[in-house]
Amino acid sequence: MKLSTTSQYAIRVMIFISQNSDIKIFHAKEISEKLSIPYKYLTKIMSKLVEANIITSTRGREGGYSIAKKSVNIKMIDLVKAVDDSLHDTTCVLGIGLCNENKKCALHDEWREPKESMLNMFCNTTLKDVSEEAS
Amino acid sequence: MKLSTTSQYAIRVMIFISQNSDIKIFHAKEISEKLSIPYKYLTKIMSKLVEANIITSTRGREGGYSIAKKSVNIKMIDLVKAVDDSLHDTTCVLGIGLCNENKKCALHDEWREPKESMLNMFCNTTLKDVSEEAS
DNA sequence: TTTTAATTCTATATTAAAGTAGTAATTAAA
DNA sequence: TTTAATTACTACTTTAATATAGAATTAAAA
Repeated sequence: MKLSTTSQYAIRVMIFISQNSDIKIFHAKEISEKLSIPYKYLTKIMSKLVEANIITSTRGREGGYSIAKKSVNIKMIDLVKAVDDSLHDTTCVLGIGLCNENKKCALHDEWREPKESMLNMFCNTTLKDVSEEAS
Repeated sequence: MKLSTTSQYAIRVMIFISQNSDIKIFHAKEISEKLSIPYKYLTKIMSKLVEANIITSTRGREGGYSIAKKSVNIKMIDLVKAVDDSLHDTTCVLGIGLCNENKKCALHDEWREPKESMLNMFCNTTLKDVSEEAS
């Protein structure tokens, strides 16, 4: 019961970028080393974030990645959706295709609250929220 | 963000058995067909439920599986723990090894409520609860 | 006692996610 | 204009979960 590694990486990368707003451009190598994410795996994820207009990239020498919009306008759910949408199949906890209010799986009612709590968290939490917290 | 297929199967099997209390012994073939779970995969899961004392098995002709205790005494969490404990790594949503109250990951506080809601559901819901519900 | 129907054990195959490798394209500095 | 530093693209490899196969074991019925 966890986010995909890909989603976890995407979130960690964006928090890192957001927390270092003094840096204007980030290189894949740098992010990879700082966050211990395999370089080639990271660049694949970055491309997805670029495609989703969360990150802008500059190619060539002196190029790199930078954040495309204010962190207050980036929700956690956006990050997950951009890379693999691993939250999408949280719909039915028993993985039953046809499970909805009319035709409920056995755990449907019990699962409602945890599911909503989880989805609400991802929908209502912004990158700014989590980047500002102390540790 | 979902339970493993193995856990989903285990839960569905136990609900099926619990909801058909008129049947005293279940055969792998029968369960497999009724729930569309691959036969050989199912028998592996059944063995784990047997090992966890949730199911008792009788070998040989006229053998089969039956429930080992009252459904009110079987919690959802027991089923998941018996087969692969895929709930265990719900601990840190960002998959960071060292994440706890003292050394929090960036999403730690936001994740607390969804996580607890989910764990509470699995810990407080019994097989009886979910087997009695209509659909 | 043999046969049959069941679970159990061990090994193998398939699939999807995670991770790696190499080359192409781009761009600024030298 | 060449070189160096960067991202982008395409293909491959590895790993873990899922799924399958076959033989061994068990025990009741015939």
